Amino acid sequence: MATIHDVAKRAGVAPITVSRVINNSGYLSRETRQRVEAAIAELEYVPNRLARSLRSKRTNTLALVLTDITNPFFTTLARGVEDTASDAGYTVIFCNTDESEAEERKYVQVLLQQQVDGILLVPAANTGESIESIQKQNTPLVVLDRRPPPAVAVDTVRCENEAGAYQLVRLLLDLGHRRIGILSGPIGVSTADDRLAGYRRAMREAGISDADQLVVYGSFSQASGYDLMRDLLQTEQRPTAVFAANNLIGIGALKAVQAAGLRVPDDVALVSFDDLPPTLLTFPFFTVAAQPAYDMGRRATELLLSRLRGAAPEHAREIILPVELIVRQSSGQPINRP
Amino acid sequence: MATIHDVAKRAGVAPITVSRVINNSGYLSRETRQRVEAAIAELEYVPNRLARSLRSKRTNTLALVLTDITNPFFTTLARGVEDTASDAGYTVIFCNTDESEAEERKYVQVLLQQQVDGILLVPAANTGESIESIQKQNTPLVVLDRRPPPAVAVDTVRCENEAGAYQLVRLLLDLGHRRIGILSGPIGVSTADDRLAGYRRAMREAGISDADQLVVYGSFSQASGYDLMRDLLQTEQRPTAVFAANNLIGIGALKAVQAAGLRVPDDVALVSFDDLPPTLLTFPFFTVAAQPAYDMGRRATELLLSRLRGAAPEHAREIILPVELIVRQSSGQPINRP
DNA sequence: TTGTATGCGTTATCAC
DNA sequence: GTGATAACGCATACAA
Repeated sequence: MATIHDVAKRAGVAPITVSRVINNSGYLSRETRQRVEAAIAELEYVPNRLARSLRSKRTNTLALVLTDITNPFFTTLARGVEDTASDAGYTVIFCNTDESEAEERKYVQVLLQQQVDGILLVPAANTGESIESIQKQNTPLVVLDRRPPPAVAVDTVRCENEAGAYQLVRLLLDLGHRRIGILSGPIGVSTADDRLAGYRRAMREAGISDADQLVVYGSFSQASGYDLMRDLLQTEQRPTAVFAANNLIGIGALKAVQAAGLRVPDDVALVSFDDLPPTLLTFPFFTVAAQPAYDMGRRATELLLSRLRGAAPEHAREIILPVELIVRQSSGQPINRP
Repeated sequence: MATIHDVAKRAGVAPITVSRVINNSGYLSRETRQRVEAAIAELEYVPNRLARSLRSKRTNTLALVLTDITNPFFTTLARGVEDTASDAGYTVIFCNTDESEAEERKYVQVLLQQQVDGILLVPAANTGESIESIQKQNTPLVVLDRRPPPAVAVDTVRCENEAGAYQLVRLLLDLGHRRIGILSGPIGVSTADDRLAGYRRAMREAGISDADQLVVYGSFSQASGYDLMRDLLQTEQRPTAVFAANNLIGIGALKAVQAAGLRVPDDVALVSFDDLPPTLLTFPFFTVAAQPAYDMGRRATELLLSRLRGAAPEHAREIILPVELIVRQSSGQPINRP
């Protein structure tokens, strides 16, 4: 309720002097500082950040817009963003789009109105509308985890999705599997597309041309993984191995296998992209291609901060990180080819 | 970049008219409105909410401060808050304190500076410092999930923790257990204290007086549950049943049992407070006392909104919701008393 | 139905 | 070291 004026009056100084105490800027005599600090304490003064930001044109706030904060991959990524931003004195606002581009547009609009200093975006789709809005307002932006539309100039951090998928499928092939299915994510989302491409390349190189019968599409969720796997298990020649395009799909798939009275890996080998929720990780079971989620968040935030400081080059930068193949039990042992 | 002035000039009207179009307030001719809307579109005008809020003294923003957003109980509660607030036109800021009172104080300070219209608080500890700060700034407040310190007048929504714990332990007693342990939460956190009280009452009523040997304290985390259970299993006369004070402790405990080469419920019966993460829920296994998490968030937000509208009574209101006993497998069958 | 004057609480700029 | 002045972009109060 008290304003900077009230504090100034009480301390017998000008408002700007109070401002200097709060922000630790400019020169101040020790005595003045103490008088002001006493007045602040007595009045229980709380600075108004709205006024501060309106005048200074900086909110010291970043936004992270992502598609599913309940996915542990994104939770970890968010922590990487938060830690890095926090060290640099920035607050982070988190927004969850549930893979909906409409939600994404709404959030981006609000964030721009809030005058956030920068945005980290995991795009829900690839129309690039949100990216365009952000760039039109000259708000610094980094695209995270997914490819932006072609010909869009923007800083990017993502992983080798194609190569990671290739390695996983390659592993299954080397174990002797030929009928390998893929539970893919949403068509048009670059991570899903790239992982599918990696699957296809591995299959093609292995001389397997009819693989497309075992390609099914869904969303990046546990429910989708369950449904897709259940259906795949009911096909005439069910696969001996399955690649889940992310961790949640993998968990759903595992449950579908169990619900069908089958076992992983004995009846069906199972591998997935992304490491698992901590609540499941104490059973080291899933063979995965793990993305360095925390590091992705950190690197992306560093790119953004460098732009905010004006320390970034004109051109868009692109960081593509490797994934790590972690072989556990769900991929099983070498099998005898039928 | 464009301001309300630019739009006004372009549309040939006064800034206030543009303001009226944006906020749908006051009377406007259809023609004027259209001219203004055209100008807004042409200039890609984005209203500045900082300026708007500074002037109007409302941010249309609520804050939810909680202790662990990765706990599915709080995730669900947060959704209840978000949905209810969103329907009323409010945005929600989420803050995670990790059970640290220092973090809580920092967040509360920032939120007050941001001029949020109201705060929903799950207090990390019970010193009441944050509550005091918030009330001093006359910011509407609802305390969620946990009891505020005695003699603090504040709206509250929480559950029947004591009664829920009593029922769970009662269930174990009725199944024939006598050596029942409790993996409790942090001392001083009201939910932990109340659940422990429920345990003690049930044991006392059953004429078991030496139960305190089987009371161990930790934090509301999976790691803590694991450690506590591991230690408890190594005691001389290990318990035949255990009550975990929340879901994460329960999961950790289950893993400790398995790691010790034992089984639930055959070797140790296990029950816990709070329902489980969706990723685990498809195995309906845990016997729990489930809190209506979504509803708690909804009810708390309704209390807060009523205060914001000035439609609330002077006195503090208290809503205490029942918990639901869900009996699944982990509590096991009746046993023969040794 | 539309406009003028003013101020929200703070900081940038320049002056002393 | 400290202060006076103006301005950030918008909405309230009142007027026309």
